[in-house]
Amino acid sequence: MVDRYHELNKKAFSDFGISFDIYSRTSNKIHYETASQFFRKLYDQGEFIEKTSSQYYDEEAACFLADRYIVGTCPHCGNENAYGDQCEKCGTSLSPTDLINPKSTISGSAPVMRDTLHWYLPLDKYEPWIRKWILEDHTEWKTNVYGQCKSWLDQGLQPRAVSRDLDWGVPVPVEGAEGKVLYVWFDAPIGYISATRELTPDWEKFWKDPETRMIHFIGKDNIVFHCIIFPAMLKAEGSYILPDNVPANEFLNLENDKISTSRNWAVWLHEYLEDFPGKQDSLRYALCASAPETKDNDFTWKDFQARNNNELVAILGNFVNRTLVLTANYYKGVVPAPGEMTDYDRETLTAIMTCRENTESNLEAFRFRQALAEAMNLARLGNKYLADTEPWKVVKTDPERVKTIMYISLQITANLAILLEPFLPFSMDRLRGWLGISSLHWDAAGRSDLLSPGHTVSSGELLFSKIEDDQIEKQIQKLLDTKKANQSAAAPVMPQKEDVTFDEFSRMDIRTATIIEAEKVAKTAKLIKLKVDTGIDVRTIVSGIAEHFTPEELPGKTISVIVNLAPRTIKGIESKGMVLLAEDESGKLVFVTPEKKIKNGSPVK
RNA sequence: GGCGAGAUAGCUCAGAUGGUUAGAGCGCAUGAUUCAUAAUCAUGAGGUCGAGAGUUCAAUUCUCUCUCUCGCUACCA
Repeated sequence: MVDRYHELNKKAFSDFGISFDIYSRTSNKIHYETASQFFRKLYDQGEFIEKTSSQYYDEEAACFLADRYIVGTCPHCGNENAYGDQCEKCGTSLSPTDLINPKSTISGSAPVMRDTLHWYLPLDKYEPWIRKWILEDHTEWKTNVYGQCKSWLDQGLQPRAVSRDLDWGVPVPVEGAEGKVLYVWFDAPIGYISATRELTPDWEKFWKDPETRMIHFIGKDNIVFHCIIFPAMLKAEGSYILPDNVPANEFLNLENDKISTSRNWAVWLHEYLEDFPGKQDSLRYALCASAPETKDNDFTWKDFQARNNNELVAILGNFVNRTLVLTANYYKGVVPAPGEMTDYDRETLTAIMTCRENTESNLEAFRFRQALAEAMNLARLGNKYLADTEPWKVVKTDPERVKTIMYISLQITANLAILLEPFLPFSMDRLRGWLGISSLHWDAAGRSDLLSPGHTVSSGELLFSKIEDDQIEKQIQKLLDTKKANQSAAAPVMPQKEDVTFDEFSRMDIRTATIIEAEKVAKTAKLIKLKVDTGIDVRTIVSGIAEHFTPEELPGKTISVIVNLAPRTIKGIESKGMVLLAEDESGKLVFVTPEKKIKNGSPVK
């Protein structure tokens, strides 16, 4: 599966002109080495807190057992089927070691006590310098990033375990750590280091040279890892530099819904290319122009169409076409020599450099939307220049003047090819080919002599083509179909659990009951405190249903309750029993209610 | 529930240490124009700057409360 998606993603990036110096993966050997070494160095330096806890281990299943997977005899009441965390008969909370004759619920065998050691990164210890580093030294970070970090720091950092008992992953490189692996958020960011090592023996200059400016481009869900945990690891290691900035984007939605590959609510790049062959730049443009830089944003096909038709075709493609057609008509494609410049000509040429500067400064500040808009302004400037100078009229009276006009228009065109190259690499590559300036790149931008008089340019093709309504409707329909399919699809029903005996089942005492009162538990989002008439008594039950029901609609409802579930204190309220509800895959809750009115306290069996 | 980010023209976004008519692009309307993929250029119409209260001579900009969206987090027996 990893292989399949690695190749799929790699190809998609490449097909869309997104090139990486290296596109690697953390399943490579070099990553195992890098992550191991990194851990080992921290270990040798004594950076970790080691905490051993004794946990039951199932030798037959060869795994550690969580408390709930252990049953045994309760030391208080003699119940033979108490769980590792609690006896359901007497309600005492237990630890697994309290149980007499413990058994694993996985294999049924008797578990043995085994010490399990884990390593913790003491983030609390690093908190002072992290606080200063972000809150004082990096006030320039984006507000969403800065605010999220501040929130974490103000809540106080806690040591975090960096290992797990699992049978896959990078093994913990310490004697006697068999069966232990590095936890994913520890090894994943190290993957960036591994990939750099894979790329070049000179990798340290990227990661350790104080002159290097390290930038992490991420989405907002990873802010904590890239701003706090990974930097803490790097600093603890000692030889690494820290990121200079972590410009996190927000989320992009698709037609008003969260993008989800599993729900097929997505635009698959390979399918896009089938439907819009050769139109990589149109999608790149639409995505960059409405990137979620400051808040979540929505990608819609209508917007995509408008961006393509009204901006790429009408403003950029059209200007380039006008210039090349005029040059072909008047000079057979040969760049004319400019004559005397007017003030307006000089202003226009100066504005080219201004466009470059504006584009650059916005790129430097991670404002890609604005950078793209600034580069596009040059095409607007070009259209205005032609409209103002009207070479198609002037050519009849003053052909010499037209040479200057076309010379300037051509310089604008050449500059467009360079300024827009990072955003629209496919189209600009074609344009540079037509102009014969394939060797010119960013450093040349802003100049007004990119095309020399006498140089020949070709034309005859269009840079962009319009996207018609029916193409867009087809894409929207595709998504509507997906939505319909998702709704009607036999939602994957949860697989059946392990068999239980009749005895086990009959220990559960389920009764019909009626809700008498309901009130929301303060300071919680989900909890409602219910007063329930079980027939046996009137008791309090706390239930996590506040997101589905209001307290007002509940009194009078007939429900089913497990009445002998061990009491549990939730938010300071003792909850005696559990209300039964059915839950579908979307999380919707429905009470399990007797079909007909029946006396409270009637057993369900 | 706590915390963070956001809420500004039909759409996507700027902006203001509080101060005369709140900006841009796209869309829309009108006019001009024809070299150009009916593209372009000009002009214009659109906003009680999420709601309410407060501070102030003055708030959309500061303070408080509230609503909604997104994220992190506690709770869900």
